Amino acid sequence: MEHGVDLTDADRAVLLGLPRRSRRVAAKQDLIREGDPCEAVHLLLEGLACRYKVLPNGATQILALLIPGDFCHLHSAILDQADHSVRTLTPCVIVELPHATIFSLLEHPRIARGLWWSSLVDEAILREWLTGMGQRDAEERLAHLLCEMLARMQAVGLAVANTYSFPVNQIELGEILGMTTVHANRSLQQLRNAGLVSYGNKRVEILDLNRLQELCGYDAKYLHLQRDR
Amino acid sequence: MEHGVDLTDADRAVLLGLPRRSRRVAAKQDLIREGDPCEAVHLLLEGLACRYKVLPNGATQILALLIPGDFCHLHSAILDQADHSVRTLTPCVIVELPHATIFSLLEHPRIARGLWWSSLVDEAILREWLTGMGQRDAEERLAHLLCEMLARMQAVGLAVANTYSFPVNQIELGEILGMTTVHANRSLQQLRNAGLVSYGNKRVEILDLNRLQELCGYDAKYLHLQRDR
DNA sequence: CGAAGTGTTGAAGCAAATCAATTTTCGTGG
DNA sequence: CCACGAAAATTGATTTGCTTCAACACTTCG
Repeated sequence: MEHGVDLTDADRAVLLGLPRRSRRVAAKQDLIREGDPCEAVHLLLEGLACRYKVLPNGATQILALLIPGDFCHLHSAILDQADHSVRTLTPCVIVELPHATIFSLLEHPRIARGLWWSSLVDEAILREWLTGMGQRDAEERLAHLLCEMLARMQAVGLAVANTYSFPVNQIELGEILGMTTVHANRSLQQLRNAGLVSYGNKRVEILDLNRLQELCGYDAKYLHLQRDR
Repeated sequence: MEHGVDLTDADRAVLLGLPRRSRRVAAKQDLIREGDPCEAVHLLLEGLACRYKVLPNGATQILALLIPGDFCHLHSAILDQADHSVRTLTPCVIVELPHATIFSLLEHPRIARGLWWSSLVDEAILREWLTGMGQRDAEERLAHLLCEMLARMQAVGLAVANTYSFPVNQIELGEILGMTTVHANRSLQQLRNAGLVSYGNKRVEILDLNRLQELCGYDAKYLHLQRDR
């Protein structure tokens, strides 16, 4: 949150003082299912999760990747029912915050601003994904995703030297990128053969960030991680 | 906003009492350009506008259609610079609200909730578009768009008997749906030939809503227009 | 050690892109 | 009111990026 707004020590104290009943969840478990009535807000502390939708024909689209520090379902404070599902991709640790807690946080102007910022950044990422899905080809989309995840992992201190943990199998990779597993595999090989990335053992290493960014026209501004004011 | 939250007469009075300097803007004009520093929030009163991004290679993706009652750039109150552009598709009437006005509205809990609701619905629509772009074919995407616009136009009283104004040319239609103009044209003809829609003179008429919805697996829940609590 | 999940490869088919031409519609001025 | 030019819509022929289907190899783990 501090990437988006300036918090005071008092604000930090409020956040750190929240009652925290953290919970472990196994991999591949739904945290929220589309259509569920909205109950608590979840905050991801450890692990990797995703938002997704399943169409009547069974086709699955992953809509967002959630990394530590992300809210899983801030929407639930306002909307009546979930319009998409959320599931863990790896074992995760999450905190559940009752709606009353969220509304009490809104009393603190800078924290309220931070929550709003977080929701707007989610939206900005969604716009970037939509742009890619409409206008970028398979290789560019994959390259863009790997650049984005590097930036986001760096922002929360989970990337070292252009390397980060990315425990996503190729089925899921296809569901993220809107393509088949087979084609995700082939796109990955293109990037590997070009010497741009190495991806094995659930870890991504970006070997040539400049060329990778150039390949997909990456510009990190949409992540709004620099605070200019 | 009243589709999402219950406002009191006092809330309505606050909103109606805002200083309103409305402004006319011609068609095909940028209201906000990507990279602009964020200044005021715009509210669309009349006409049709869109959010869009342009990639380095010139490819354009339209990210959202804005109809009367929509905010053009609520983000600007929090984010430092615009990560996408907004332009009018037809002549429009807009109101500019200074950030100070927005922040003063946040003092009113139900209005604050309404602004938040509005932003979350934008996000929900974005998720639905992303799902379609990844998983639906051209004909289904077009059908889904026409269903969505019918529901949204009805919600603001701008649709009569399954007919609404939709002054979008086929170049723009392609930019919305992430396909070429030629293919947008052919997809439209499929729907016309199936007797599902009529689309001419900048107006859409849904001839068989049930079959059209069935074709694309449409489910309006994501628009969150029913208030259940 | 075997079974299930995951990753990789090949061949064939198809939806959508591309390229290019033609027709229709529409706004504008004579 | 018609003539004209530009914009928009439509059509056809060809190419291509991605899907589909199927087989096979590798890894992981109970």
